[in-house]
Formats: sequence, C-alpha cells, structure tokens
Amino acid sequence: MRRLDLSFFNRPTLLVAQELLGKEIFFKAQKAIITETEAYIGEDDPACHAAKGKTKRTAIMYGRAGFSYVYLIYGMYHCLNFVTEDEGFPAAVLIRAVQMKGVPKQKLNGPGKLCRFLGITTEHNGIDLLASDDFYVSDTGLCLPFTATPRIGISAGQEKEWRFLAQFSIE
DNA sequence: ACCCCGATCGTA
DNA sequence: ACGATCGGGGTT
Repeated sequence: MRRLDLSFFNRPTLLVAQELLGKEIFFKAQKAIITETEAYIGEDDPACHAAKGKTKRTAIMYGRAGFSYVYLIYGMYHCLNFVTEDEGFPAAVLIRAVQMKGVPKQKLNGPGKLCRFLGITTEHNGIDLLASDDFYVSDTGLCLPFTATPRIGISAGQEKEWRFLAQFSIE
C-alpha cells in the first residue's frame, strides 16, 4: 500500500474529496478507512474558513497540499482536514466518517467523533502527511461508489453538493 | 476588553 | 429542540 503523495493532494479539491473515499488513514498505529468527506474550496466558498481571508488559523490552508488542518469546534470537538491544491489557494477536505476493524461504526460516523476516538487534537494541526511516520494516508486499491449531497452543519453554501458518502462496510 | 458565533454531539 | 464550552475574529 503506497502512501499518498503531493501528486494526489495537489489537485482540484472535489476530485481529492471523492478519491479519498476508501483510502486509509494511519494515525499512531491505528488504521481507518475513509467513508465520508466534504470539500471546502477557496475564499469564494462562504462555508470555507478561508472565506474571511488569510488569518493565523487558516494560514495552513494557504500552504502546500498534504498537510493536516485540525481545529477545535464548539469548544469541545476537533475536526480533521487535509489541505489540497496549489500553494496560495486555500482549500481542504474534511474527514466526516471512517471505519475501523472491530470498532462500531457509531463511534466513527462524525468528524468530532472520529477525532475523539483516534485521539486527534489541535496538537496534530499542521503535520506534513507526506513526511510523518505516524500520520499519513495510504492507497488501499479500493475505489468506492459514492453519492453527493449538500454539506452538513453550515448556514451558507448549502447549494453546493460537496459532501461525498461512500457505500462501504468494512469486512 | 467584549461580543458573537461555529464544518458537533449527546440528551430531552 | 437545546445546551455544553472555548477559541477565532471582528469591534470598542
């Protein structure tokens, strides 16, 4: 299984979000198959954190593709994203659900829940997934069918169908 | 310094 | 339907 590299992440975000379905996250010796993603694309996307421009928090999204972007939401949950596209263009893919061998789906079917289960916090923001030995993404060879829907939990930008759900059940 | 709000989730 | 809980970002 080959690690995903710059040629995977440095592409149009919708394509990356779709193709991340079925890929495997390695985090501190844990393995999780990605089954749901959302795309957040550029300053013109009102739901994207970069809609307010470049700030200390969003700077990572303006950087090179293949870095982690982890932020705290509602004071108690974390959300994991992967930075996409060319340096200077802010975009990322939110990981909304994963599946792990022997773990009930219900523990992993939300962006906050999967981060809590895996132990991902803001401490893991800005990690280079192309270089780290305990945080990266691999190709499993899986190519999953998926459906597209509006993104969840946002107030603006609901007309875009930028949420992608894979049809998949581990084992 | 103050205020508002949020890419959520569990409980009611 | 609602509250927990706190940092980011804008405003005073």
